[in-house]
Amino acid sequence: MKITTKGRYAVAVMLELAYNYDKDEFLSLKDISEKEGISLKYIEKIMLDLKKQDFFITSRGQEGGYKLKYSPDKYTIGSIINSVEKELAPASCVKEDNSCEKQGICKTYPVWKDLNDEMTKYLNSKTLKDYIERK
Amino acid sequence: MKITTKGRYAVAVMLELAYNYDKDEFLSLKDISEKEGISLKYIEKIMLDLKKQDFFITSRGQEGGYKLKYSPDKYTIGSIINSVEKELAPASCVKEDNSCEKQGICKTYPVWKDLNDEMTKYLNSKTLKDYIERK
DNA sequence: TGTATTCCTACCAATTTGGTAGTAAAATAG
DNA sequence: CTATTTTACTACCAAATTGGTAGGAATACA
Repeated sequence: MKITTKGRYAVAVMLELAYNYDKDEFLSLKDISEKEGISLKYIEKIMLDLKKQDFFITSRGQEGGYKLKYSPDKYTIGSIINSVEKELAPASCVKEDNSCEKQGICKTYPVWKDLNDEMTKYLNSKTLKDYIERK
Repeated sequence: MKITTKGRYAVAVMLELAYNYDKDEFLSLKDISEKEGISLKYIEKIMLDLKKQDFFITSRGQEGGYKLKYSPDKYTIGSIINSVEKELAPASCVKEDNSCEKQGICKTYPVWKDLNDEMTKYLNSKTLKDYIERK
């Protein structure tokens, strides 16, 4: 029940990009890597997951890098963690139908359902904007 | 960010014991194993973790088994999951001091701190009683 | 005294995590 | 137009965690 380093790094990277949002320039992964002390190669891999979402504008080559496509308040913490981490749901039965043959009779289902609802609600209520302003 | 089967089984077992609380008998792991469709050996292992807490009264031999030591409202879902699963905290920096050299300057800290507070509050507010009554 | 049950230790395969390495493609500065 | 910088992509790998199984000792009771 831990956020893995992948999820943590993903949020860190997104925060860096959020800080840079109003500037008219790309931020390279190399810069982020140095600022955050995360290996460039690992960040690249994380971006691979994040890019599956409609999150960025990118440019290659010199002066290239990443930029947020939308303003920071459009990115929830939940959407970021969800992109790189397996499942937010504490148990698969909460999200997928028929993933468990004891559906309907399972006594623990309400426990996970409640927890999932609570966390989803919370994580989708917080955006990058909340955390760059608090700085 | 998933509850593992260990955590899920732990709650399932605790719920079975909670249902049995008012009866004046022990519930054997074999019975729980059959009811829940979990291997006996794996339940034994889970009980090893749970027993580190002051949760049960046990008896060996025939008619032996487990009984809750306290009434179901005394067991929070959080305390159960915490017993068998690594950490509830989404990042170690939230719980341990000095686990990260960027303490104080880390921009993502508030994200994990908030999330941890929220989940802890929630999971400690729910007890076994809440889920046996809802049945 | 036999049987049912907890208690305990050791082992193991599959999966996930947390990376690294190498290279191709594109964009731009000069 | 060329060298350099940067993203994009694929493949690989070691360590840790997960999700168990196996075997037996201790104990309590019918």
